[in-house]
Amino acid sequence: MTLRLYDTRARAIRDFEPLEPGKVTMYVCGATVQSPPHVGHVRYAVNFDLLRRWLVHNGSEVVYVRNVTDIDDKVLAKSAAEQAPWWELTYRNERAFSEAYDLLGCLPVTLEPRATGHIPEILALIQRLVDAGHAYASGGDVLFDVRSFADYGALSGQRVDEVQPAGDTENAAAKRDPRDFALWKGAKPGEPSWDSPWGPGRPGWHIECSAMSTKYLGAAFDIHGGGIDLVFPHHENERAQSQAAGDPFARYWLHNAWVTLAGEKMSKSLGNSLLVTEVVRRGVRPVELRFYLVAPHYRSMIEYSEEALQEAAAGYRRLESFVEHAVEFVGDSLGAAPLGERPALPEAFTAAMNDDLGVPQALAVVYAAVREGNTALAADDKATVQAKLVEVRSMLSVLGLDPMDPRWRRSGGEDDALRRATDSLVRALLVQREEARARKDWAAADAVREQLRAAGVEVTDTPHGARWSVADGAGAGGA
RNA sequence: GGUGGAGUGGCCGAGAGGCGAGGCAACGGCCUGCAAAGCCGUGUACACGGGUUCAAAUCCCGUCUCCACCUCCA
Repeated sequence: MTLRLYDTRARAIRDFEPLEPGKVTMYVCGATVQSPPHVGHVRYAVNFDLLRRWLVHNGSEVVYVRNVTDIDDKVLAKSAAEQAPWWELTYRNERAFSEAYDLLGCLPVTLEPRATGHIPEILALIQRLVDAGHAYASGGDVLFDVRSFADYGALSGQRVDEVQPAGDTENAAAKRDPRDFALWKGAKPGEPSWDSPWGPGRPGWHIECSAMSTKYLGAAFDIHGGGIDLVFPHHENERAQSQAAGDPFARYWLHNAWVTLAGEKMSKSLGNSLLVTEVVRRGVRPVELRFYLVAPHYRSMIEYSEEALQEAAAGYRRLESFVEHAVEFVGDSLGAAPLGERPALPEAFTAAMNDDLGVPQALAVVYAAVREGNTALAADDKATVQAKLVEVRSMLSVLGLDPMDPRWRRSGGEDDALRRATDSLVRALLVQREEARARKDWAAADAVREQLRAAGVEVTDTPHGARWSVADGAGAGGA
């Protein structure tokens, strides 16, 4: 069974066949680093991380390039407002994005090229377009001639005549067609600029992606991704530039839906409450946030709410607690086997994932396995627990959600000495409680439990004796 | 005006002609000293009005509502 993906260009789900079998080249439009990331900003990173993991799981080598747009009008405006150099602003925010990606378990990409590091490539591409008659210099800018490219609008389904005029340059009068857009923007006084055959200036928004994607992935590459909002104009224009210059360009176009807030898109002006760092500070664990963003289908809009986030977190904890209990019972059998060397996944899970990354159905398979595992756990059926544990962890691992991943582990790991000391103290109290229970002195037994609870330690009885854990919430905040 | 979506049980969220995805919450039961967890059970949901069909949440027609994009956007 092969992977099928929804291709925006085709407006249909297509069988995915990379140009070169066993190798997938993927370019995703990353952030314009003008502010730190909010929950909406990171959805695309989580979604494409998922795609990448799935491709790798299926044995492909993945070359994943994600750009950083570090120069544009907004960057310059913010830089002026903050009275900070544009390069300080962009690098600061770039770091914030990187930290957020990492926090949410997005594996490092192959390369993150920056627009300002690729001026020569950009100028070369513009030159090709000018030479080919698809671009013209006018009033300090270089503009793409929309009318010269017959297929313009094919990606987004727009007809040129219906498209509203581009507003990305002040010298509209110099345009052959109001829809022509800037490849190169002539410098205005005080703006950072680079020399070019058409005078000093800076790249237009779209040209960097055309230049950088083909530089690293080749004139033709497999997947081009980004948020749904980028379909028009950004990706339409990228495609026009590259194909007009003679590059076959992207073969599959993938777009993820937005995270909205009360029906409104989460704009950058909404303030700080939904910054990734803020949500985590409020006590949502990063893995729970990842689960929240991964669980709905990537092309479905997520309407953000605290309640929905808490529900998702509760759902994740159910998976996690099975895994923890099972590991206590049968041991950590999966070990640290890398992706790809994991046992075969249940067929229904694979089928769901292959169907345009059907995570919701895939999770239903996970929950079914957890239920069977819990039943086996209650029956002391070691073999079944073992089997289900491996299944569940394998599936969650592909989704980047394995509770035993050191990145996500609730207990153990980070401070073993401290944990051993705590464990020793808690166990001493639990022995007292056991003694009280043995003589049916429930008041004394409950007093011990209450004492531990007051210290943030939750005690639960199991057929194999009491177990303890640090209560949810304790130790999650801070930062 | 153009383009693309959406409306599913208390909530979240899949599905896309027949067989009640799944999760969260709730209620009942089992288990348990109690609690927690777990397991079992309980919901006859598909915006509205027509139509096609043996059969419609799913297809067709109409209506209503909502959202996104149309040069700041992930």
